[in-house]
Amino acid sequence: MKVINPSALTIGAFASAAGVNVETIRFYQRKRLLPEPPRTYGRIRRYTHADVARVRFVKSAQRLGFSLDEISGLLRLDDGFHCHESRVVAEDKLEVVRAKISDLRRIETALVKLIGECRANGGTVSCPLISALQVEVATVE
Amino acid sequence: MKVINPSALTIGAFASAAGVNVETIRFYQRKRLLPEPPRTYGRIRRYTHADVARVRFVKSAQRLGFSLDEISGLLRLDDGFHCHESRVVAEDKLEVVRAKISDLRRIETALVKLIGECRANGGTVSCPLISALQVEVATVE
DNA sequence: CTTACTGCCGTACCTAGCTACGGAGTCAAG
DNA sequence: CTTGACTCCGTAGCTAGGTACGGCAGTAAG
Repeated sequence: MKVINPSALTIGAFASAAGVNVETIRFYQRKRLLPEPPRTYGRIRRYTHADVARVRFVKSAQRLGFSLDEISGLLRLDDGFHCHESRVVAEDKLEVVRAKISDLRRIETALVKLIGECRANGGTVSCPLISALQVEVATVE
Repeated sequence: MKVINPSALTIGAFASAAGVNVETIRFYQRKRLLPEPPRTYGRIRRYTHADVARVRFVKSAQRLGFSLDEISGLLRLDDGFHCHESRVVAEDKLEVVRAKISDLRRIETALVKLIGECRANGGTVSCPLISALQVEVATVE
């Protein structure tokens, strides 16, 4: 009578599977990034592996520069809402994602160039990282 | 006798050219992300367009999920230090940058798919965003 | 010279995103 | 049926990254 869900995890096991602190889980619940999970009769929360994936997603998206608010928007897409509004959000996010990719690619190119030059001559080399992202500044002047 | 540098900017003009608050400039100076600029005899700071590019770079890199500490490492690469240590840092950052690109590409693909499905059928669709970043979780189980 | 901006500096304050604390309840092992 | 690890919850505290304040000093225009 104690089994709420097969492969259910307590908050401690869940947090360590997801690679975060227990308090972070409770925090995400308050922020509605994670749903309140079902509980045993003793009021103990039980989590599933889908929850683990969700938290890992949050952490990855943070590393990519998204705020928790933005991530909550992305999660709502994953949860599958009504189509029209989802599409608007998705198109918006797609643009942001593509802009990030293109900035990162320019940084990548600059780094590769620096490493190559370093390999070639052992002196002092500079890496035009800043100018790699200079495109939009062309509007000025 | 007042000209320290051609095209010199006061902190106010500089901040608005770079799209940030004046206080942010002073903050970046304290954090050594920006060098202390030369001053007029009245102790007023004067900035150049290179400084504007530098601040814009900081802001872009933040959007890509780098912390100010990491950005300071990237800026040191741009400044051109001794070769060997730079190369180590650059190789390290290159890996991080490539990992970000590949995560973003997976998100991009998932978003494109969602938008396509939405266009096709007007009902409720879900977007496998979370599973798009699921690769490393395969180690568990 | 005066008036009106700016700039200077130190310090205090703010938001986002956690992280820790403490006292009480739960539960599996022995 | 107790012990020890874990969970519950509310609330307080912490770090990163700014943002605001306020009193004093330069400076440009009239």
